[in-house]
Amino acid sequence: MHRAGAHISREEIHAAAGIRKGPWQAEEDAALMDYVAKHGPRDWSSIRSKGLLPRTGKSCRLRWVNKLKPGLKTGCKFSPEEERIVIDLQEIFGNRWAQIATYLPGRTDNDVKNFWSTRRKRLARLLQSPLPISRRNLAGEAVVAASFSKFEDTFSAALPCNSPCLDLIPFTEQCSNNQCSQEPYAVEDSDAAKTVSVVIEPAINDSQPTQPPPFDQHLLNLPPLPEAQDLVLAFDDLPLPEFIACPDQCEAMRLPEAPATFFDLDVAGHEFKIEHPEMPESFFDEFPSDLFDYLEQPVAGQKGS
DNA sequence: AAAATTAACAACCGCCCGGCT
DNA sequence: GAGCCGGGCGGTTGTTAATTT
Repeated sequence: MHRAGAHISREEIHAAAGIRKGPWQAEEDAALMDYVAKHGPRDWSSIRSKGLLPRTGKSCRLRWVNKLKPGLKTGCKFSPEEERIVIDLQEIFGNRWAQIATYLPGRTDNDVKNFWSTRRKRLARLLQSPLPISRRNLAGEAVVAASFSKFEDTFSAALPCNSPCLDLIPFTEQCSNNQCSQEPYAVEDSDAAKTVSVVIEPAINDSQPTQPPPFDQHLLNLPPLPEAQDLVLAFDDLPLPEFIACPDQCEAMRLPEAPATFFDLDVAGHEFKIEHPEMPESFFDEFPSDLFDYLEQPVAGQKGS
């Protein structure tokens, strides 16, 4: 038994009340369907009080609304059209998922919410990868590489590459030679604009001719896709800041300051206005959905092709 | 083939609102 | 008007399936 004043968890309360939680069984679904057929989708709490199911009214309602209600599109992904609607309406309504769901027959607020959440995570992962977008010339030399990092407060600018092989190092890693007394990846706040430092290292293996990594080849071989291609090409127009050497004479160099305005372009009639520090939200809102597929496209000649 | 990672889905929780007493 | 209760909603977490390494 519980001591006086001891904490009693919700689980214990539910268990004591005989309330079931977790995944629904087929029999429970059947009982719920039977109840709704007889009484309609209302008075959810009476389902338990009448002893029909050991579930809370909330749980019953949620199960009905999200899984059992007729006409739901269960088991099929959002179509491009549905994705577009969600993106457009999210801009209008914000995170009012129930309202957005009313524009999508067969979709619930939970569906929309899950779709948006997954999309956010996916985009965040994409933007945090050290080399989401890079370009090389036909000789395989890196000509422009652009990388977003933790866009909450940082991003890197386009990098002029005068070496056949330059690697961008993720901000989270340490200076590889461990001789740099300063934090080479430090991100500093300033009133005017965020200051971002990027470390560039020479190629690890200078004796070997550098082969373009598969990722770059896949960018070069991409089929026409206006939105994504225009976005990639936009990196060409970025200002290229001066590099400064590490004061500790290590081989790292710094890219001292990022431009205040990163994007301002029109892509296939879709206006991009991505400005730091407002970049995160606007980028999420405007990020073309098909750009995911573009950037994550399987590399030709690799596994599976 | 196994392990790790990611995406998609399901369900719960806390908060809020409106109706009822 | 205050308190209670049911229902709705958004946020979050847990689970499972699919994919990648």
